[in-house]
Amino acid sequence: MSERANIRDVAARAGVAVKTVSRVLNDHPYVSKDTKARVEEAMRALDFRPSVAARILSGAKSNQIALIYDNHSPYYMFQIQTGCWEYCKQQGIRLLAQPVDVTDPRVGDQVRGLVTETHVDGIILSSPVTDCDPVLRALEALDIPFVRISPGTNHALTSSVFMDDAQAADDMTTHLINMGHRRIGFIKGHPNHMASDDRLFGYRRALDRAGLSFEPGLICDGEFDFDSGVRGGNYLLDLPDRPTAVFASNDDMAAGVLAVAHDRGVNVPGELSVTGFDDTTLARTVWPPLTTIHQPMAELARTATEILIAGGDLTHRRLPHTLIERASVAPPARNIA
Amino acid sequence: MSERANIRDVAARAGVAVKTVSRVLNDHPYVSKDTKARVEEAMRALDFRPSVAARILSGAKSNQIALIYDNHSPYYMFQIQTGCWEYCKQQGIRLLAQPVDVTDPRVGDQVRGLVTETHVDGIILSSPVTDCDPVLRALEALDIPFVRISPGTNHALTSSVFMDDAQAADDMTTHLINMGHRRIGFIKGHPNHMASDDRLFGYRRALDRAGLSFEPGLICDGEFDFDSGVRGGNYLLDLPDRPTAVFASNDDMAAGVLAVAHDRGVNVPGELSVTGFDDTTLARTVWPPLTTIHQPMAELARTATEILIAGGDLTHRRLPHTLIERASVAPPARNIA
DNA sequence: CCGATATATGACACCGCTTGACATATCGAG
DNA sequence: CTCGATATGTCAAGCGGTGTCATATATCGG
Repeated sequence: MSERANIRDVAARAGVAVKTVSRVLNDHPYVSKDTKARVEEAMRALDFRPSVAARILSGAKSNQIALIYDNHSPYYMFQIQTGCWEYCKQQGIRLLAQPVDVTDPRVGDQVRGLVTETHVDGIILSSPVTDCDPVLRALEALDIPFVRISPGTNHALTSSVFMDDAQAADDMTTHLINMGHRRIGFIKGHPNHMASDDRLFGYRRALDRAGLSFEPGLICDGEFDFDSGVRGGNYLLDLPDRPTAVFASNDDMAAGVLAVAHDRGVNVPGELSVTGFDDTTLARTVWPPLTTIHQPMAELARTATEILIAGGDLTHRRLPHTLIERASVAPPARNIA
Repeated sequence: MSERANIRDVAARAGVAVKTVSRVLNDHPYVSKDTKARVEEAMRALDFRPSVAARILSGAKSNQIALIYDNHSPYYMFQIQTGCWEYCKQQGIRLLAQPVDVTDPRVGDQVRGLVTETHVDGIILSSPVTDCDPVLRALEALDIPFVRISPGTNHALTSSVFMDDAQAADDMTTHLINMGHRRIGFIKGHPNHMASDDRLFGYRRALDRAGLSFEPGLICDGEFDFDSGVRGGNYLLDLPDRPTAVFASNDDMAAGVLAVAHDRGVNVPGELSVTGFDDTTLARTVWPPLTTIHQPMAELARTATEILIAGGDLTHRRLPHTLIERASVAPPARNIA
């Protein structure tokens, strides 16, 4: 029955010219309320869906944007996708979520391919693609608008939304210090992510301000995943003079530390305080629930989408973080004078 | 400089007809090795990317498929997306991940819109959209091929991939019984998901076979999320004659039970065994790590994609599950004669 | 060596929509 | 009554591919 109706069918049914239907479709001025209504009625009656392909081809906007990511944290990506998604839906824009591999030398090509093949109107970059040079260059060459979520470099060059990772880490460290901790272990994030450095920086700054010396021996590498948390936890708890608190730069790694503590019968927070970062669902799911930094991921994504779709000038928006106190932190057992 | 090259540019550069380039693009027979090489060389030189829009418009396949989902478990969706992704990438197919809301009365329309606008060649449905009537009807009316991942109903009507939820739940229950448990609490899954019923069924079947009576008082409602696990855990641990083991129908809820146990100082697995289902990363992340059923999510997704792209006849594929033993299960403290 | 068949390539219309150049028509303001 | 703003239509071109049909050459059995 219902072969998909095209613009001509609609025009015929509404008794107007094809051009007029096109005008209605594109919100052109100089269309009377009356005809507009008639055309819209016809569209509805025919269940008319303008072919995106045809519109794109004839040079119009595609009403599609892409979210490019390469992040292996399910929680993080879920939040980001959802944030973008909600705003897009509300605006009638289609979202293409595209994973890439930032370590692949051909990423630039892949992105170029994505843009030229699908004709997306704009792009949202999430960390760590935000700082992937080949991608950035490709996008600039293509002259397509894009917004970065939590970029680490060249902050000013393109629109971006972000939170203050350094300040957040500073806040958390200060919180620990205020609780009485003096030896605070720190597990770094994935080296690909610029935020990792910022968090370490915040940790050091808080230490400095409090007059505590920075001990490289209390820092360990991590990759933002559970296993590196386990490694870090083991390393720190094996230390002869072990820390009374561990600040892991994300929740997954904090969970790893928790597992190590449980495994060794080290009570948290009684004998060891543990904190995370991000406030993913994981933070509430583990035991004890994690004191962590709430990173407004969905909000960041939503805001990025808004900026992209608004399409105005260079915009930078910083969203606030929050320190969430839960049960994984307590004053150290015996205060060392 | 580089305005995007089109097929004509390529043709000119290779010294052949446009049609010939098209043939090369689509792997048509009857193109000599020689011309093919020449054309490909030209494409490379010009960095040619065929416009999806144009191909769609001219009636060809779009080389795009959509994954439709409405699942709020980040980990599950991450795995599913990744599974689809990998195969698509390998096949040069673009994947559009599209969330929907199965409770929205207009889902059918949304899906219809998606298909007619993007001209996707096929669709993958993940639970619970697999059993969403409006969507199913819309897809059938559109006469577009689709594959369902873990459908609960009308199994035979469309291609599908799935695991044996009932058997898996049976296995898990039997495992607990073999460990000596006689009173096993069960937390149901989200009522929207057909798998929830299957898992309950498997639990009952194992009980029956072991000659244990089914006690409705040991069953509680759940929604596949942490909070309902907490509710279920509280309910079960408040019981005068409380169970020695709790089988939660997914890992998130099992984590909830664990939290309740920790909170009450109930040792797991010493005083209470807890098991999950799915084997998400969460299962390894909580303490103690969960004994659970490994559901091959990425594999299911990958297989579904394979079937869809192969585009052959009705296919059904069951993938095996595995019972993963970790530390959350032990024999009950004192055996009741 | 011939017509038949397989292989290889080209010409051209067309997919559904937008757009620009014009042509008209109506209408209220000056 | 004329003018500019508003409203609508006609027509042709074009976006970047693909399908159909025609054509040209190579190959092959008899």
